Amino acid sequence: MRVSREQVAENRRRILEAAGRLFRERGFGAVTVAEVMKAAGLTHGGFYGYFGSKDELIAAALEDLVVAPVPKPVTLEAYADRYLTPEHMADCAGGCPVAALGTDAGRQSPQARAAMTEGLRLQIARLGEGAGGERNATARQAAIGSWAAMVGAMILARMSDDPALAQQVLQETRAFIGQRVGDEPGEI
Amino acid sequence: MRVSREQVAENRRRILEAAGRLFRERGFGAVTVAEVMKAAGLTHGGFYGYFGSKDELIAAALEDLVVAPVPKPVTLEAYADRYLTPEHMADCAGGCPVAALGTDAGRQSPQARAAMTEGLRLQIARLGEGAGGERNATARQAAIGSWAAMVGAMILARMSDDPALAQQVLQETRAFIGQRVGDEPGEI
DNA sequence: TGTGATACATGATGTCGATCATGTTTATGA
DNA sequence: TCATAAACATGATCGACATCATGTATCACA
Repeated sequence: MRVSREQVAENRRRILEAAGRLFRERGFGAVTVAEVMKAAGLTHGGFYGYFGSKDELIAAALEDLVVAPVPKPVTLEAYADRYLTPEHMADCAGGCPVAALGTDAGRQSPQARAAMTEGLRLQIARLGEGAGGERNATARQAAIGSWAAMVGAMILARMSDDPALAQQVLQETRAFIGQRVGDEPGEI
Repeated sequence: MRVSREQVAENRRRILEAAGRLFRERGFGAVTVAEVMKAAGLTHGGFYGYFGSKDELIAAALEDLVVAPVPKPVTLEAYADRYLTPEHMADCAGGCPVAALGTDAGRQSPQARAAMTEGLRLQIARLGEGAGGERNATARQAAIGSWAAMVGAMILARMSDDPALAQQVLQETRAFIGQRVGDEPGEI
């Protein structure tokens, strides 16, 4: 039952996407290789033709998630507006990988950590551009502080079993971020 | 091999403390009941005399961690000074449970989530007092936003495999918070 | 168009870990 | 002091899951 080259490429993509969603939804440990393959439309046995181990899949899925999230440059504020929403909070499987997996990612393989670190660098650079230009140390500080606040707020909100409290965490954090950076649009 | 009442109480405490440390260090899934019991100085079989299941232990350990972290009221800035340190970053097993387990806690039992929610309320109240009094909506916003930023920064820093970047995340987030919280000591 | 290698399905294997069963010791209340 | 039951150790059990082994169909290149 061999399969064409494009099929192979598409299968690999399917596996990575299924893994990315399942990991974000349930965490690395609670997802089995068989589940990922099933979600990708395959059976468990073929898995090791694509990846050497589950750890390798984790690293590849994180790398995949981390490289292409924001297509266009946006201002920090616009980004925060989209990030700190009830929709994003509800869509764990399709949302920010750090907010979904952050505390676990640091305990994974060096390759997985490297992917997350790369993502962090990219994100700081992107948000820094959106916060008032390049050579500005203040822009970098705003990018880092705001990004930390966004990630933390989403994690706290998702942790809460009280929807009103969760909602409040998102809103107040949004306001907190906008408190002093808000004036420079910094459009690129 | 029966044991005195105080011994029983102390054993329960030992189990909870061992669980709290191990969970924070490795995550819920990577810690076995047998490991917890061994760290508490007991064998695995006795576990079910104390807790009905591993899930129950998780909830109890979180509840235990969340209730008594900050003995005295402190200002928001002083709290951030202690929180955003390399020492705290290195001491995952003894540090903030949200920064260690946040993304996983939302996927645990309702009891576990309830414990974390209680902890969040307590923390907002504590930091709100330390940010300029009670009936002040701005204080609450500062507490929530700063807490989100602290948690997020610690998670990002721990995720990073580059110590310099991690250090920078902590420092810039500290400055970011200082910028928005202002100078009011708000001592209680 | 034949033929070999490849991608996959099916079906083990082996380990690990949660939970249970049983026996032994000894604190506790009468 | 004695009887009882609690607290725990030891040793199953049982399922879940990562990983491997094998067979088969078919793409791809000659």
